[in-house]
Parts: sequence; structure tokens; C-alpha cells
Amino acid sequence: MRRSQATRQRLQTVAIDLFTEKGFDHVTVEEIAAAAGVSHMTFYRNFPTKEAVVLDDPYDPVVAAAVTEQDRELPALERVRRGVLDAFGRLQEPEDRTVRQKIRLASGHPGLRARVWENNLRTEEVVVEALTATGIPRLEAAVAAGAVLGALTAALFDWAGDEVEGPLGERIELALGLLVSSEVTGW
Amino acid sequence: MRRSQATRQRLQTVAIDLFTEKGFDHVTVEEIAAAAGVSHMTFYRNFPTKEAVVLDDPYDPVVAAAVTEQDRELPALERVRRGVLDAFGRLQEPEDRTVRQKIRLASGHPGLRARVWENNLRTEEVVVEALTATGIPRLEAAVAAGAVLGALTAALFDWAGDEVEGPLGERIELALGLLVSSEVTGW
DNA sequence: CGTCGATATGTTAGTGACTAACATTCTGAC
DNA sequence: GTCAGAATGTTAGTCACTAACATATCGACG
Repeated sequence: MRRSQATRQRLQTVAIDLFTEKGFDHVTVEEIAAAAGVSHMTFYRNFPTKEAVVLDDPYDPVVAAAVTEQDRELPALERVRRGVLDAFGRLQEPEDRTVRQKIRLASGHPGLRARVWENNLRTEEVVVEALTATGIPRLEAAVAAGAVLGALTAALFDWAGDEVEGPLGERIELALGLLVSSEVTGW
Repeated sequence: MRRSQATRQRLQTVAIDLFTEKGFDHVTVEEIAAAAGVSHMTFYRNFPTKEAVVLDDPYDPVVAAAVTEQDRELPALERVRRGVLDAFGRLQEPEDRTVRQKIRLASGHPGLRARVWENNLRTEEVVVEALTATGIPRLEAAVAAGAVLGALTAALFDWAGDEVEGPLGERIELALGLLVSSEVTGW
């Protein structure tokens, strides 16, 4: 079981490098597996699809949990906003390079982009559940979750783009800060 | 060319019926083609992918155009909102049954749902372009487009669900109306 | 009518993602 | 050292999708 973790890590690193070099569509699973020294079946036992290698992120459940933990006196939007910030502060991944590579790949490929939204939708559902459980109307919860996650995704894609300076964490704080100010000014 | 239009229509009707009956994943393209009395190549000449049969909707470009036509004095959100309403009022499709079938299929299947978001993203981009061209800041434009399109999609999926009464148009007006009131009340 | 060019369709053969079933090796606990 | 279970490999298959080339259909035009 220790062994499989190493294999999984190797597969992911190799895959992302190949995708970055040759483009997602021009790398076969067979190729990835060979480069990692395993068969294609081992690839599929570690990742359900070729896309999953890029999209695998542990953020979603953590975000939902962090939102749940916020002060219940706060308005919905603010709870989601702080939850997201807490979550990212909590598991700040050290390897900025890989993260940026992944986000860049995802933002530049239609199929991958579509999956990102699919992931967002799932997070949104969990967040909405968490909010409505404390008495917030469903529509308000949905709008809050949608707005914050939308802004977050925009920030991620933006950060992955050409030479945006500064670490990811800062960028996220900035984007979510803008969300608040645009609310205050009545848009 | 008259002929191909009929073939395309037949393929779509047959496909959606089969999907509804057996589930998207349990219908092969070969099967659809056979049921429509053509070969699988004719299918792919009419639709780029299997998913496209369900997702094919002419709304996106029309929405962008309608937003462009709105009064430039209005705030961004209101322009997008009215644009969407105008667009749907303009090309109200008569065949409610097929529309509902399509939306229901899309909302109930992960891969299709992902594509819906992908479509939304494209519409969003065009709308944002239209708004920024009249001097609205990019972020504000993005938020307005994202919020309205998000609400619209939610309304569509909701309407497709179990026995929601009333026609689609009403449902959309209701959802977008809620968007305005939640803005006015400051959430 | 007959020819001809464009459009619509078919056939065949292939690639590549993904799955199922079964065989093999490897690792850790006893 | 043995043995169960985890990790991996092999093989064969399905299905979405593409390329290349062949055929058919239809409308104009002489």
C-alpha cells in the first residue's frame, strides 16, 4: 500500500510533464504508463480517467468543512468567503510549480475545463447543504456559493496565466476581496 | 441540403428518445444511426460528438446579441438579465416535450452536465466582451454574467425536474426576478 | 433527356480511452 | 519460510471518434 502511493505519485508527475510538453490530447495513457514503468491497467487503478490525473485536488471536501465551521452570525456570502480562505490557508500545497502546471492545463483544454466546473458544482452542493442546515434560504445559499466559487475559479485560471506575480494564496485573497467590495458598492 | 436537415432532425429525435429510454451510456452511436436508418458516419457528420445531440441549443449566440442590444444606461447585471429574458422570449421553442427531455438528460448525467457548464462559459465570455466594450470593468462584467447565467442554468435544471408546473418561460422569469430581489435586499 | 458537379451517404480500417477476467508477483505478518 | 492480500501484468474486448476513399443522389444547364 505504501508502494502504490509512490506509483500514483510517479504516474501523476510523469503525466503532467508529458501533458505540458506535448498537449493533453497528444499523450496516450499507454505512453504515460510506459514512462512511469507500469502498464496501462495500473494507471486506471490509480486514476479513474485520463482527466483525473490533472483534476485530482483535495480542496473540495476541505472547503465544505471550513464553511461549516464559520461563525453562524455572519451573512452567507461572508461565511463561504472565509471558509474558502481558511481552507486554502490550511492546506497550502508547497509545490507551486506542479499546482500551476495543473491549473494551466485545466484552463487551456475544453474537456478539462468542463470537468473543473463539474467539480465546482459538487462543492457548491455541499456548501449549500451546510448553509441551509443553519436556516439560510436555499436561493441565498446557492447564490453565495456560486459567487464565491466562481470568483475562486476565475482567480485560479488567472493566476495560472502568463506571468502573474505572487503566490497563489495572495491572489485568492485579492479576488475574494474584490467580491466583497463589489457587493458593498451595489455592483 | 434539404435532405440533410431532415436526417439531422431524425437523428436527434431518435437519439433523445433512446437516451431517455435506456440512459445515455447504454445507447451506442451505431444504435442511434441504425434506428435513424443511416450509418454512424452520417451521425458524426451532423453532430461532432454523441453529447452534442443533447446539448445542441441555439440560445448562446442569441443571448449574447440580446445583451448587446440593451440600454447602455442600465447597470451591468440588469443588462444581462434583460438580455437573457429577451432572448428566450424571442425564440421560445414550441416543442416543450423535447426541450424538457434534453434538459433532463443533461442535468442527470455527469459528462453532459460538465458540457453545459462549458457552454455557459463560452456564453459568459461573449457577454463579458459585450459589456466591457461599453466601459464596464471586467470584474463587474464577469460577476454579472456569471450570476445571471448561473441562475438561468439552475432554473433550467429545476424546471426539468420532477413535475414543476408551468411553462419554461415563466420559470425563467421567476428565477431571474429572484436574482434582482436578492440584490436589492443586499442578500 | 443526359451529363456533370456538388452534396449526402456508405465502407472499411484504424486509434485510443476504458473495462473485465484472469494470471502473476510482491510484501508484510506470523 | 509460508501464506494472505495487495499491487501489478496480460489479454481480449467494447465503443467513441477519425481518415480515406467509394458510391449515390439531386439540381442545374445545355
